[in-house]
Amino acid sequence: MEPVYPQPLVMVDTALFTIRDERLCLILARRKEPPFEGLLALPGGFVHAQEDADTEAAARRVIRGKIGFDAPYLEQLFTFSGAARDPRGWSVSVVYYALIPWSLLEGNPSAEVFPVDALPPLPFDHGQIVAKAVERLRGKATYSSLPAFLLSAEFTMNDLHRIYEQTIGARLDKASFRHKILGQDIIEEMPNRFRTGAHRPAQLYRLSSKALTAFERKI
Amino acid sequence: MEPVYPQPLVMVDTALFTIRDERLCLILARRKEPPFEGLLALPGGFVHAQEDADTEAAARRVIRGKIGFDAPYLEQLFTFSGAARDPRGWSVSVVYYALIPWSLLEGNPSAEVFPVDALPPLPFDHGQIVAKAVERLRGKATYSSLPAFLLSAEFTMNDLHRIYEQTIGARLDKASFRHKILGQDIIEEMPNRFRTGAHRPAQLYRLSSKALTAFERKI
DNA sequence: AAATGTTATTTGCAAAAAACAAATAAGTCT
DNA sequence: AGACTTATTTGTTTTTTGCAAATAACATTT
Repeated sequence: MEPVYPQPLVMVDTALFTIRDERLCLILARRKEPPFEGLLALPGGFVHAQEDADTEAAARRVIRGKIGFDAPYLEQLFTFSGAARDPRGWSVSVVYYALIPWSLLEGNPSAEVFPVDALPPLPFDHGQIVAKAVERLRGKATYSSLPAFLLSAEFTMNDLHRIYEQTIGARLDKASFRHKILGQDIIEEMPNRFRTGAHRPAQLYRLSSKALTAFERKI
Repeated sequence: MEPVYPQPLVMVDTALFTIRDERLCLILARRKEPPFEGLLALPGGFVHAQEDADTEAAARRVIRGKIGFDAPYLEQLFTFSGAARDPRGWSVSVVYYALIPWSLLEGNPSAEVFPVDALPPLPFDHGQIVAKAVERLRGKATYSSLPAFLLSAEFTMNDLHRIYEQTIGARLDKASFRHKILGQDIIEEMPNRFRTGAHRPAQLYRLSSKALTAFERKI
């Protein structure tokens, strides 16, 4: 029952977001093989029949290969396809995007981390892919706890506020933000834990179990 | 530079939504070949290297084959993959969903149109696919002009109101709905055009160019 | 022609949410 | 102790929403 048609190449690519120095960034990989050998591109690879249960497993494998561990948040973005997008021929690329706290990436060669508004020219259709990934991230940020996955497990209200502003790319009122977030039950106070610094200490929060389970189900 | 790995089967499936008798429905197709020959399933097929520029073109081809014309609204939903989802083996299915006004479908064998909450058992992983498609449609309905594509080009405010209620599956206040919709500039009055009936005539509207272009860009 | 029935559309008001501006709180540092 | 800085709360205004009722417009009946 095999199809009589030639089949396209099937690959996965990944858009790995992080926030470094208050700016939304992407992690790129230098290509080790042709085509476009030596250029920076989105980390990706073919789907392996043997190792990958599905494309999401393939994406996880690619991400582990790039950063050494699993991304706290991973979601399928879109599938790009066509005869022209890859010089090797007709191909289908299932693209995933992931959010990774910069704190987990310290020590990574920062040469491969670029602000999304200052990326080098990208090969294939990776420019379009990035545009779509940023659009999706911005869209979801406004009505979900998604941006919190760019922070480490403990964070202050101000950290969260800043992260939302950076991913959305707009100013948000402090008092309203606080009120809205607390009303959604997506974060919870860590009792008696504060971030202490030069001035008034800030309450530490963590994602609530509600937020965590909601996102395992990929709301 | 061909990959050394075996490649999965690549296909497209479609979730074709319409509203008939005030209920959100899906159009199914009776399978003409094994596996699951004779059962109702989502319309789909393999991607043809010769005919299809990309998976979206393949989806359009499948849809034309099923209903005879192009759907007013078509969007990629998600890509499902795995070794177990199709008995023919490892496969990747790029799924699209479409919105089709029932008025364009009159005469279609209604035996193949089922309310989404009363579908027959579906083969493959089509049950999951439907669940995801309904979820996406409902999600987008609340903040976009999407449901309007289930209506024909001219509609009254009440038509629109009813369609939103049916896709979202909840009651919406008449006055608030009207106010909100008009504030978004997604529809515009058709000057001096009314739907006349037994009682007070209703203003006819159409989608604004803003809404149309927004959705060509797949917001 | 006037009254009636029915659907369409507008209006008014109370409640809730959001935006804006400022005050208060809680530490460190001098 | 007082200045300084960041965190958090409070109050006020503006905007949106929810709900209920009034008004408008026509066809049909009286």
